[in-house]
Amino acid sequence: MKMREYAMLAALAHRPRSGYDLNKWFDRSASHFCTAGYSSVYPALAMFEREGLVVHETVPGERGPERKVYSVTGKGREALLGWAAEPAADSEVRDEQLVKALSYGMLPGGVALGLLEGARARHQEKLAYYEGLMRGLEGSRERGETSREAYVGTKLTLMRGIGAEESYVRWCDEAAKLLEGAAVGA
Amino acid sequence: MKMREYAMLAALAHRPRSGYDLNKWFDRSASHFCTAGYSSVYPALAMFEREGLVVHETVPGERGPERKVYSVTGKGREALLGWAAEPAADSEVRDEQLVKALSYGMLPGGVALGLLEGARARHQEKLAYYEGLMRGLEGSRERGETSREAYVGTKLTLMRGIGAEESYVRWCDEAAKLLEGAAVGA
DNA sequence: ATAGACATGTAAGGGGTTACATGATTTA
DNA sequence: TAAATCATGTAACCCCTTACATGTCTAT
Repeated sequence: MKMREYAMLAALAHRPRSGYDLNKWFDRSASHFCTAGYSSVYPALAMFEREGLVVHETVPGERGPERKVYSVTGKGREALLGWAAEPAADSEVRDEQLVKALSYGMLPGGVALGLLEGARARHQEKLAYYEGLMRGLEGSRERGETSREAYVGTKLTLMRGIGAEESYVRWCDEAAKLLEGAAVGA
Repeated sequence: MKMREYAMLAALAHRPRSGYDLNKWFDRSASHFCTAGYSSVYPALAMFEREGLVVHETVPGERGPERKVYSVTGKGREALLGWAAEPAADSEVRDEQLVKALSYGMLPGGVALGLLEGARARHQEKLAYYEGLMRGLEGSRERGETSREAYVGTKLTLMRGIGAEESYVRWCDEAAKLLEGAAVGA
C-alpha cells in the first residue's frame, strides 16, 4: 500500500468521513504533503473495505444525496500504526518556480523581480490560509470536537505547512535581494 | 514541454553537458526541486536536437568512452527564457513523513520521538550537503569557472535547498516538543 | 581479471491525472 | 430554471519509474 492510501486511513482514523469528504480533506488540508482526486479515493475505499480495514454506514445526506460514511476497523488501525512506526522515505518536491529560477540570471532586468513578487504573494496567502486552519483546529480542540490523537496529527501537519510557507516567503525576499545586487547593470 | 525538460535546457545553458552529466546534475544538485533518470534524459536530448534547441559535439571521454556533449542553440535559449518569464505553477510536495505524522498522536509514547530524531538527522545531513555545494559554487565563481548567469541560477536553487532543510529541521524540533508536552501519560 | 565508474540508450509496466458519466438537493 | 454544491463512481491516456541491454576505460 502506498503513502496516499495510508493518508486516507489516517484521515478516517481522525474522524469517519465519506469519499467526498476525503477528497475535500486532500484539497483543503493535505495538499501540501499529499494529493488525491476522486479516482484515487473511491477505488481505495472499496479496496479498504474488501480488506477489512474500514466499514461504511449509509447516512442520508443533510444537504444532498445519500453518503457512505467510512470508519477504520481495529485491523485498519493496526495496519496504519504499523506503517506509521516505520521511518519515512525522503520527501519529493517538484517546484517549477525553482526550475524557472535557474534562468533568472539570464532574464532581462526586472522580469525575475516581478515573478518573485508574485510568488511571494501566493506563498504569503497560503501561509495565512494555514494559520487560519490552525486557529480553527485550536478552537475545535477547545470545544472538545477533536480527539487528542486527531489534534496532534493535524497540528503537526499544519505546523509544517506554516513553517514551509514562511521559509518560502523568506526565500523570495532573499532571492530578490540577490537579483538586485547582481543586476546586469549594477 | 514540461518543467523537467526546461530544467535540462537550463542546466545545458549554464554549461554544456552530456546526458550522463545531466543525470548526475539531477541527482546531486536538482533533486530537491526536480528529478529525472536516464530514461527521461536521453529521449529528451534526442527530441531537443530534432527541434533545433540543442546541438551536440562528440568528444572523446577523458576517463571512459566517447561523450555526446550538448549545448543550447539560440532557439533553445529563446524557448527557455520565454518559459522562465511566465509565472510558475504551484509546487507539489509528497512527504511521507507528514503522512506518518498524522498518526503520531496514536503511536505508543517515544516511538514518534525516535522517528523525529531520525528525520532530523537526515535533514541536517542534507542541509550540510547543500551548504557544501554552496561553498563549491562560490569558489568556482571566484575562480571564474562559472558565468554570472549560471552562478545566479544555481545560487538561487541552493539558497532554497538550504532554507527548506533548515525549516524542516526546526519542524522536527518543534514536533518533538509538542509530542513531549502532549504525551499520553503527561 | 574483476570491480567500479563512465557512457548511452530501450522496454515494459504501474500509478496517477484528466476527462467522462450520472444524479440529488438547495439557493438565487 | 439555472447554477452551485453535494455525492459516487469509471475509463482512458500519459508519464514516470524500474528494469533491461550493451559497451569502454581505469584502477586495484
